[in-house]
Amino acid sequence: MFSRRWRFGWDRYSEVDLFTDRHETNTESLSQAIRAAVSEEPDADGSVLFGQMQGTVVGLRYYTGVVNQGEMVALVRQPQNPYDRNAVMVANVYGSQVGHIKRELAAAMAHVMDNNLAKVEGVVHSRTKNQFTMPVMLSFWGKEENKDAVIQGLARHGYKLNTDGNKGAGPHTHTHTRTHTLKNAFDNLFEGLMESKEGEKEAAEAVSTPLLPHQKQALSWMCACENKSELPPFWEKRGELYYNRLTCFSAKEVPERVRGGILADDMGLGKTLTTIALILTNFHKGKPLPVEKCVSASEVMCGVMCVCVETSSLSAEDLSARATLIICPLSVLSNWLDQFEQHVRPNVKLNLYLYYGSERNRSKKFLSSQDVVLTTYNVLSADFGNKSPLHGINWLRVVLDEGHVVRNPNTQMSKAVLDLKAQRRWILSGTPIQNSVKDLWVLLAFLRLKPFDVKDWWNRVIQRPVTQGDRVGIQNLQTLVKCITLRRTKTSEVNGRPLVSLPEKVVCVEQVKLTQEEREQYELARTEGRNTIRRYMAEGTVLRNYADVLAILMRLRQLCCHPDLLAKISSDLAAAATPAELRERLIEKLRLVLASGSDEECSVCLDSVRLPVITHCAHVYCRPCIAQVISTEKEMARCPLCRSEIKTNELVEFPPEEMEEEDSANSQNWRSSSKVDALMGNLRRLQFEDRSIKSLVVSQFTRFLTILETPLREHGFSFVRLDGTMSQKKRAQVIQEFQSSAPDSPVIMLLSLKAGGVGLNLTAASHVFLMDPAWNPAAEEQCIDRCHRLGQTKKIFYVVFLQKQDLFEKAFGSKNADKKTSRIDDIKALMEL
DNA sequence: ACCGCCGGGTGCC
DNA sequence: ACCGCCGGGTGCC
Repeated sequence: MFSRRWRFGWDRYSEVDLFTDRHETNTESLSQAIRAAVSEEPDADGSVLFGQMQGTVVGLRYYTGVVNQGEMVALVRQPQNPYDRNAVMVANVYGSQVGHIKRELAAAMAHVMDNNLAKVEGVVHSRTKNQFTMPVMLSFWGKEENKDAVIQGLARHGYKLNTDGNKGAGPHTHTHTRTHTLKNAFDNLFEGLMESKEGEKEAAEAVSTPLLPHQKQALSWMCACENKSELPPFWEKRGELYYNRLTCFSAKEVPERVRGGILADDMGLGKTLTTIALILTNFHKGKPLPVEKCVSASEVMCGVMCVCVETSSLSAEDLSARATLIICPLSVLSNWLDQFEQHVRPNVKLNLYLYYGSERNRSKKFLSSQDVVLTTYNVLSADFGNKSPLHGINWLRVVLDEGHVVRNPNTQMSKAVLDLKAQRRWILSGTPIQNSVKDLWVLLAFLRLKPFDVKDWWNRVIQRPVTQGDRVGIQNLQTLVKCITLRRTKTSEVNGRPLVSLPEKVVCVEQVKLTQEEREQYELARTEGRNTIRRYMAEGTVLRNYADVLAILMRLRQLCCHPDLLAKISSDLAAAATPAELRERLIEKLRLVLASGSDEECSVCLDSVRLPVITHCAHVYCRPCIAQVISTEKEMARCPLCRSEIKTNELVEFPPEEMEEEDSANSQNWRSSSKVDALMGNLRRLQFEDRSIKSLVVSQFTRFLTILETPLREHGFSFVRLDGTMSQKKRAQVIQEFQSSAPDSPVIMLLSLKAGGVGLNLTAASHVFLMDPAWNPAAEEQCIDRCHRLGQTKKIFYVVFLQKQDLFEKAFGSKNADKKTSRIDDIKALMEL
């Protein structure tokens, strides 16, 4: 996403980092890339235009739906139609039926549509000449391999597709831009959205922290978004009608305004504070939230008085909603609590309820009477479909914190989020687009940005044009995003002044030299791995053996950290003689992938694997995710990564007793490594300079953190540890300890790279030691940002330990435009094949 | 629908 | 006329 390699001056980034090239292509993981290459989703992006033809819509007089000149229409199969099982219904953008496709043509189209050979889209170009029928331009889109079948299928019914040119494709005649132009436009999608014409707004009295100028701007913008009756993007008034210029749809009623948007400020700019200010400042009719106040302590007894209760004559439905629901990742739950505590005046009685834990109060009456209800995505999706009280409440406002965590529309989490009822909707996210323009859909759907909350319209009007490099499509996307987003970065300037002044950040790459012994061990492992991968290459089975390849590369990375990180080397799956042995090996492999503490990603939900299971083809998924895939695909279920057949009863998980192994890294036969020595050298030097300096020590391998505990203890450092296995309560406790400025407070935090997720506030630290490079540059940035953020007063030192491996440097010298094949090429290059 | 199609009325010019 | 032609009734799927 960012050209951060230049920003940090890391051209010499050279550890055994097969994933380095990700820094060039968005933050995409290897598994995602392979998934994309292996299984094209039946989505808009892979589609090509087969051709177009003129069709007829009949029966207009029976329906109320109207269509304008140039308006897009939806074509919907109606297999249950009592008059014709081939019926194809025609509807306008808002879903009102317009008519039917005439019978003979419907018969031809039904064949194509029912067999999923093509998606058919309609545009009505010429104005209706009569009140009974009208022509419609039909475009057939699908996978290349289905093109002939579609053309022939239509021909059998006497219809001919016009396959030359795109004439008459409507407002989206494709003007292809070069790929890199598209990429730039895409990268800049969220840049330059900081101009705020709204001015500044002071927070309500109940907010105790004075807002910085950019926060007042954000507050002003957010209030305006909630209160204004401005038309949503692409709508204009034409006479008596409201007209959408993208879909050419028009309506008599004012289109529903999106009351909310995306606050996409960089992390550290105070999105949480601004949101708290919004909640307290903008209740109904732009008035502050009517909160009760305690009389200040200096006055008599602490009585409770009611400040302002509105009972005006306004329509009741609008005013009935009171509560704001905030949904966040578990990792930032305590941060929200802290921030409410910190930024709301102590004498203000804000009803905040933490909807979390098994004892949570599920009463709708109780919840809707709160000012704020705070919960996590997991709780929300756990409740969803299970008489969820959260889904039965009409919220005044719903806020999705770190909103980018919902990006795959197929997940329960997304469905749960989209099903919430609210008058106002907000998304907070420092990185709204994680991988591709696809990620935006869930967010727009959540905001109810019509008509794009319907996936087909989104695909048709935005996603496909953008994916295909259509300039108009990109412009439309930019306009769309601009209308609903406010984004400032830490480097943004307003009126020539920086938005916030953060202390300087110094990045330092320390190259660690391996000892002779380490180097030999490394070379051995690499030769071995190379042979294995070479065999897969020769067999053409690299993708099928993906888990193995990943494991090989993982081992190399682990060797650079510490030899004891290596899990036992597993042997060939094919060599397994009995089912029991196969199972044993699969468990071993699963352990290898997960036990290192590195976060493996599930290719179905694109999130960290939860309840991991491994398939017989050795790919790891969340059990619920892969179970869903299998149940959807029935008999035909195939592994999303390699397309091998998979069955529910063949999924292997850790046997229960395995769950808590892991205290093997005991201090009895502890040994050091070059990297450990390098770290300890740094820490001891710091301690000598200034005993109050606090440091974060970050690794993606939790076992490495465990190894590091021994020398830290030996040298008398007081430290805490934060990793993914800890309960929320424990995390909050550890963070509080670390942030404390008490003289005996811990000076070091061992932090697992992904454990904290985002949003952690660790400003007590001024030094960050990254023990191994993250595969995801965003994760690395977040890691620095945990301390380089608002509230940091000290200069930040960021040290990355790398092993010098010249051999591998050249593998990543070239930027490969075609990322799908480049992974394989990279593996090849990496292994010198 | 200022169409097509159906079916009844009708029938040299 | 077992036709053609006329003109009224009618009309999505």
